[in-house]
Amino acid sequence: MLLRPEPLERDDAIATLEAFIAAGGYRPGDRLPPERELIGRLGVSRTTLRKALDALERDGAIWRHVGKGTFVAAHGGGAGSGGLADLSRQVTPVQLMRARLSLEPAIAREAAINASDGAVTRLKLAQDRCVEANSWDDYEAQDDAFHRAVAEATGNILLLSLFDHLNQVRRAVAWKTVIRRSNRPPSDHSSFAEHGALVAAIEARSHAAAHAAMREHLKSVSARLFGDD
Amino acid sequence: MLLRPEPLERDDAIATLEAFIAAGGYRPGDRLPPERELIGRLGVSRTTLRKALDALERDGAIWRHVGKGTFVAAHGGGAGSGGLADLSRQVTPVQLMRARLSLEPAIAREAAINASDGAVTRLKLAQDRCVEANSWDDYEAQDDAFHRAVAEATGNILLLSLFDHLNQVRRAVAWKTVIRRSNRPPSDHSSFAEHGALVAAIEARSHAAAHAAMREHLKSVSARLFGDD
DNA sequence: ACCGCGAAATTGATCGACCAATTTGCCGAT
DNA sequence: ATCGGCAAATTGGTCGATCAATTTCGCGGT
Repeated sequence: MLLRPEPLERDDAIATLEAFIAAGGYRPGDRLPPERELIGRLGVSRTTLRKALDALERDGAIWRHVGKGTFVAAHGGGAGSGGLADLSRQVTPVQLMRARLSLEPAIAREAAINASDGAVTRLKLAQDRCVEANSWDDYEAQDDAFHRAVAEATGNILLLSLFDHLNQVRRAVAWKTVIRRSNRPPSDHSSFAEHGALVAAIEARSHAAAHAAMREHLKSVSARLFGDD
Repeated sequence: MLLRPEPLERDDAIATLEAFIAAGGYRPGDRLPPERELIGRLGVSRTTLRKALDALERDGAIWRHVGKGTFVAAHGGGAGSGGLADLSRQVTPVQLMRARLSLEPAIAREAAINASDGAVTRLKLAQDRCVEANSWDDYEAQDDAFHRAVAEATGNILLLSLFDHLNQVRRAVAWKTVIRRSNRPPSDHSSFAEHGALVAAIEARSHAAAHAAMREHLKSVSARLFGDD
């Protein structure tokens, strides 16, 4: 009589595949055996193998291309890469601000180069809503929207995606240290003028000015958070 | 903020299913028809339908359980999540290069400021491996590792995470248009000198030079990909 | 009325097969 | 020697089928 072999669980197949890569001494960039050969070596069907490969590709541990094969990604078997929760625990406020200072001025420059008229209009709208905010919480939400509008104005969804990645970490990092003496931003809040300078630079399509304006704005924010520097 | 996937044939099933839910007037908490009934109504196989259901479940749009059925989740749209797969379909090579030019020079500057001695050593090692590559595939993997080593040298895991995010999209997008006249990079390949200049700038802790070196390197890569610009 | 059990319903997982899309490399013609 | 084209290799996607795991529900007995 024919006994069906115990089918490997899907997670088991992923673990088996990872073990195979590790035990096989595959280094980053190396090519894995074809799928139809792996199914023989690992003892699973192609459907199961491909599910495991899909999972590993989502994690960035491997990459594939039709006609070429399956390859081990540059950075290794990769325990938990990209976990957003991990990041927010490990990133310090200083690191976060340095990352913002690295990315956002460059985004502002791209916005100045590529912004459509409609994007500039939306930018002004977001700026107005910042001024009209009637509580610190509301102001933070509107300020968030303003910065995202700048990223949207680049017309580059990859840059927008990078900004969102950064922004999600920013929201998750605990701030605690902000001292607010009034219950809403004063009308001479320096950010208002800085936002205005940034919008003006983008509208004038002056990429250097936009870069500088965003940099100054973030340095101002940094100074408020950490004290003078 | 809805990233809609290009209606490639497989995502067609997802779109069809979403349309069915919307058109059927299903409200949050309602139960969808069984899979074997849906395949008849939507005209797809159960494998394809289940792939679509998997995607919707990952997005949080539906909820399933063995023996009970499939239900519409509480918060309908399932906004956001910014899937990586969607990105690689929508980002053009030009957008990708502009994003690299926005982020990577800033990373190089941070690396020059913050790199430890050990990081510089690892950087030189990665550079050597680029020169020693004996095939274009190997060179690409080593070049990938070199650029990541620069991001690691910043000592800022948030910047590293941003780089990885960008890099994963790069691997999925950049697979065309490259013409190679030899089977391995020639020894006077311009990237070698550019990598050297970058490493020297970082080792000298010269942030302006590192920024410029990375920018020049990427512009050189861009020129090779797209022709002179 | 209550309880228990088993059949039916339903999703979960896997399998093998087929065809499509893409890359690679060989082989023949010029 | 060079170029073109075609066949092989390889991953991508879909299909129908089978079995497993879980829940629901009706039906019969007490």
